[in-house]
Amino acid sequence: MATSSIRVRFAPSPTGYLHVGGARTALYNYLFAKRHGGQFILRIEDTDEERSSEEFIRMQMEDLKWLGLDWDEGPEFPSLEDRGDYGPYRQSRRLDLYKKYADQLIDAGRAYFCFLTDEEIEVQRQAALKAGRPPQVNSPYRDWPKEKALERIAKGDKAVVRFKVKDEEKRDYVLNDLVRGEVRFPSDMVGDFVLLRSGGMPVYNFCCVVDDALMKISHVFRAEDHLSNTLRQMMLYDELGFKQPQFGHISLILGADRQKLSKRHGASSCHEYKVNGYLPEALNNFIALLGWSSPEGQEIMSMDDMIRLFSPERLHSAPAVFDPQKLTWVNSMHLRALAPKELWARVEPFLKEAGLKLPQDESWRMRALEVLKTGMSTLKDAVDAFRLLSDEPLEISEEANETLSWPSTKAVIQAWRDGIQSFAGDYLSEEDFLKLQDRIKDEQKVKGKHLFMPIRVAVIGKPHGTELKMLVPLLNKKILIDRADAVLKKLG
RNA sequence: GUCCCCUUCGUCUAGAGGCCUAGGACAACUCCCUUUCACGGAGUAGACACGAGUUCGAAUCUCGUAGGGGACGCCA
Repeated sequence: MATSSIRVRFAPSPTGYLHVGGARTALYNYLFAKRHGGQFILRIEDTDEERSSEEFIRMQMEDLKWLGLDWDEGPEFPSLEDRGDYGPYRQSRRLDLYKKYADQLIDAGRAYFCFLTDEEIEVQRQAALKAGRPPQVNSPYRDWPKEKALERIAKGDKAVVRFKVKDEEKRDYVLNDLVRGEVRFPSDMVGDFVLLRSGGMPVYNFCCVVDDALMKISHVFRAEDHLSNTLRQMMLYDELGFKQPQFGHISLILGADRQKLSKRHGASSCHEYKVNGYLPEALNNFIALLGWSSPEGQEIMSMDDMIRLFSPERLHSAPAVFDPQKLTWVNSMHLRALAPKELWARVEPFLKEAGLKLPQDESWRMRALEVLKTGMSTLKDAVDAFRLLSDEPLEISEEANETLSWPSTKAVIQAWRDGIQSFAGDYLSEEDFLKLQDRIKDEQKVKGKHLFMPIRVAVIGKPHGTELKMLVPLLNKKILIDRADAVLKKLG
C-alpha cells in the first residue's frame, strides 16, 4: 500500500446536527485526502462541556456517513471506540496531554496562572474599548512565580493558564495560506490568551495545536472564521517546537442576506436536507461548488469525479451565498441519473412514511418511477406523485373547477367510466386507453382540452399533470372507476 | 473601536496583463416540442464596487475609498 504523508482532519464540536458549512469543510478535507491517497481523520472537539454530548457526536457521525464522508481514523460509530494510532480522538479524553504541554510552557516561562475574574476582565475590556485600544487582557499575575500561584490554588482559588504573548518583540507572523496566499499578522494583535480553563479543560486554540501536531496533520482546511485564530496557533507552534501544518482558510457560506448561514435562514443542517428528500451525492456536489470549481467547469459531479478533480488551488476566497434553488436543480439531476432500482430504494422510505399502499410488483414500480421521475426534484416529491397512483380516495383540486363547469364534461366522464369496463384484464393498456379516448371523442363530439381535461380530472382530480396514456396503465380499473364515480357524484 | 479577510450578471462561478465587444450554470423571460403540466431543445436580458496609478495595453498588478464579512471569550 502506497503510504502518503497527507493527513487531514475534520474536527467538529458536537453541539448539534452537522451544518452545511461543516459538511463542506469535511468534504474538502476528504476530497483532498482521497485525491492524494492520504488519511482523513475525525476528531471530536468536545471541550465545551456545557454544549457537547455523545448524542450529538453520534448525530454528526450519522450525517457524515450519510454524506459518504467516512473517516480512516477516529471514534467508531456507534460505539465511539477509537480506531487509529493517534488516539484518543476525543479531546475530552486527552486532558493529560494538554496539561503536560501547558506545564511545559509554564516551566519555560511562556505561560502563567491567572486569577482574573470575569468581572475584572470586563472592566478592562470596557476601558480598553473606550480608549480605542484592542480589548486585550492585562493580567497582573503574568510575572508571578509558579510557586506563588500554586500556593494560592492550593488554598482553593481558581486559575486559568494563559499564554504569555511576547510583548518585547513586535513582529509580523507570516502565514502562507493555501487559499489566501500570504497573510501577515502583527504579533500585538492578540493579548495573553487562555490555554487551560480553571477546570482543566483546554481552549480551542491550544488543544487544536497540540492535537494537529501529535496527530501528524499535514494540511488543515477550515473556515475563514479561524483565520485570526491562526496567529495564536502559530505562536504556540513556535513555542512548542511543533511543525506547522499547511493551512487553507476557505470562505464562509452565507444566507440570502449575506450573513453567516444559520438556522434562521431556513434549513442549514444536513439532517434537514436528508429528511426533505435530498440525495447525499447532490448535497455534496452542490456545497462543493460553493467555493470551488472544477477545471473544466463541470457542474454535475459524483464523489469520484470530485476526488479526481479536486485541488486546493481552485478554492475561491470570497464568501458564497447558499442558493436553495440551485441545490434543488442539482438534486433533480442526480435523481434522474440514478438507476431505477436504486431510485426506488431511495424513494421507498418516503412512500412508507407517508403510508401509501401501492402495487408490490417490481415491473409496475419500475414503470411508475420511469413515468414520474421527470416531475420529481426531491425524493419527497415522490410522495405526492405516487399518491395519485395509490388507492387513496381522490382529492378533487380547485383547479378542476373550470373543467367541471363545462357543459360537456359530465357526459365525457360518464362515457369514460362506462368505457373502462369494455376492456379485458385488470389494467388498461396504453392502446386500450387511446382507443377508448378516440371512441369518446367520436361519440361525444368533443376534442382538445374538452376531451382530455375531464378525463384527467376523473383520473387524478386535476386538469394538469402527466400524460394520461402513461398514467392510466398504472392504475387498475377498479380505482379508475371509483375515481370517475367520485367525480360524477360531485357533479350530481 | 482595533486588526484580518473579501468584492465579476439576482445567485454560484470562469478568468493568473492582450485569447474578454467578459464565458458557463441556477433563477427570470421568450420561442419550439407538447391536445395539459413537467422534461427536453433554441434564444433574450443581466456583472468586472468606485477612484487613482503602473503599462503600448488591466476584470487581472499597486495604492486609496466605499461596502460586506470575520476575529478580538474560561465558544469552536
